[in-house]
Amino acid sequence: MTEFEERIATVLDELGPGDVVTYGEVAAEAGQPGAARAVGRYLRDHGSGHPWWRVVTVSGRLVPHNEDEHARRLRAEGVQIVDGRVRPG
DNA sequence: TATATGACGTTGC
DNA sequence: AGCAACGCCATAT
Repeated sequence: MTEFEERIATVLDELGPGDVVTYGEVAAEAGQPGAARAVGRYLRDHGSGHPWWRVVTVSGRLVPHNEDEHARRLRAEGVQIVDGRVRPG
């Protein structure tokens, strides 16, 4: 567990219901702007146990692996989903 | 050390 | 708005 990973977990924990952030945002908050891929890698490996569904791509695109499940979790928190993408607001 | 891959982001068209 | 190419960080072989 590196500091970067701990930061990611902390940032995810800082998120609340209805709040959505992008991988880049999480990476930047974690102290590594541009390490969006590292964030995705982390969620893919340690995503379990953290609100990974509140993380989307910069285009509002949901994860291509669980986009259905992802969309439901967001809608369950009041986030509007359109065509598998977070509604631009 | 180098090559290949991935829950990404930005730039150019 | 959508597609393609390159760049970034970290891991696996």
